[in-house]
Amino acid sequence: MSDRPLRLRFAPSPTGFFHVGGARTALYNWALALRQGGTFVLRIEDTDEARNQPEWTQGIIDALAWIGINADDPHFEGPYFQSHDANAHIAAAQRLFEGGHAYYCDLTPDQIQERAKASGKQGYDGYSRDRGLGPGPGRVLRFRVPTGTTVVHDLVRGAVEFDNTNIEDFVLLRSNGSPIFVLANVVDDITMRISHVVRAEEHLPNTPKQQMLWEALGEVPPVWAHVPVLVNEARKKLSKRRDKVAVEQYRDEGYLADAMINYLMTLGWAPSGDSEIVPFSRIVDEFRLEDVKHSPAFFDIKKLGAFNGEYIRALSTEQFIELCAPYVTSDNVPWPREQFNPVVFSAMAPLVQERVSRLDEVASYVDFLFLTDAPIDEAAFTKVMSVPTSRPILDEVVKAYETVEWEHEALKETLDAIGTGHGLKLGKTQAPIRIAVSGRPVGPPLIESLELLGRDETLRRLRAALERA
RNA sequence: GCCCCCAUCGUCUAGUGGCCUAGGACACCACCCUUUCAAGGUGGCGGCACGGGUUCGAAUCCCGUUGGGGGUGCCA
Repeated sequence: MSDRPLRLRFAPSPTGFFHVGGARTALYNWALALRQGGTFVLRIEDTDEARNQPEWTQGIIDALAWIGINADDPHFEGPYFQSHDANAHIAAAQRLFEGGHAYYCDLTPDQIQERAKASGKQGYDGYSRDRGLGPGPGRVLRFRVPTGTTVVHDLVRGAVEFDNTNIEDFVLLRSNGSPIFVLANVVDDITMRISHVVRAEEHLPNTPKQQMLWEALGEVPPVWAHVPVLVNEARKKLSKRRDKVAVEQYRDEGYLADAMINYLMTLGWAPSGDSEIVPFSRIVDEFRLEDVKHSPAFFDIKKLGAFNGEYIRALSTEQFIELCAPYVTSDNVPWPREQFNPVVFSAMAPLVQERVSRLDEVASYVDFLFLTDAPIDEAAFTKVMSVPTSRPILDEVVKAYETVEWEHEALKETLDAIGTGHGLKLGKTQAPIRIAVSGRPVGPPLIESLELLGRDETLRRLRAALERA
């Protein structure tokens, strides 16, 4: 095993968004680098598509920064890109050929398939192993897989043994001379003196190939760690098509980075003690790859939401208000921008804070305060108004609120007294008022809302409801 | 087809041969609190896939079965 200084490489491929599974793997790497004083090396895979869309790469960097992995941290190195200039990769292939670890083959894919069909065995059969071919047009360079077994020592799974007879002589250089990904990857890892490769479980079957390449190149392979994948409710690997997997989307919906980080870390691993909600510093202290579970974990958005709600409630009111800014002052907010009143919002904020589990829910709790004609939930309105006491209560409240002192206790007592007159508790009495004023059957506490709305506006809405009913 | 990995409440997990009558968290249910909804409090429901071993003793070790997942390109 490797005794190099700790250098963990993280190599996502840019696909236009940053996958939550990748985020968790990055966090694993990051926690280790932080505790052991190592380096997190970000090396982004370089594909044609990504090359034409530099914003994809930037998206990865931004998403990493959001979950606390900042490019200017001393433990961070990169971003690098898989060397574009393939010279080093080709040179390594050349060495492999000269050392007898690789050979050229002139079979076309069709010919290979025919031979496979004839023999009944899948894949390439090593036809050109001993034909002594040199490089030439139409020829690929293949790795000469040695006989025996390859044992991958995996920090998560222990020793995994592969019988080399099941690994075909794979291609290193295409017939056009360009290097294949595995080769490029290994050469880059060697060049960067990578000590640990922590990645998703799906890469485990390809690991023996990489390990053989390291060894054939005269190098000591890195420490491997294959962590379980994240799955959806159907127990399938999270995919962009079916599942909500973009870290960016969670960020935009108002999940807090700390909540996301914490939740992600509980997938496949758990901090000590009875609470799963722990600061990242604790995670850094406790996280070990050896403790990571072996089986896939379901990414449960409901549980993420519960974590997020806890993190939101743990915020100070000031922090909460600040974090809400993008959700109450942006262009796609449901009220006219000029009608937003930061003072009113601040007053309501603590009440909203303990009710939401995502920041993007905030607007729906306060919109009626900034909307002149708040939309009314028809079904709820009809239902509430069908209660015989609703109309009389509305009538009496309008009358009483015309003159009452506009202050919390007075508003509450007045309302309560009217309700009592109808044999109702405050909880029932407030229903018609609430729907009249906010358009909804549920929402933030009513009296507080009325205070903020003011006498004129409250009365106006109450009268409008009376007319409507 | 071949290869590899995996298997504790619905879900995420604790558990590394006796501390397990299997612990916690999310979800769910009930009750309490209550100005709706939340939040908070209390309690409840619910699990070691199956079959063989090994052992005085197995969720924990071994074998098998079943079930799931992943990998298998001149893709990255």
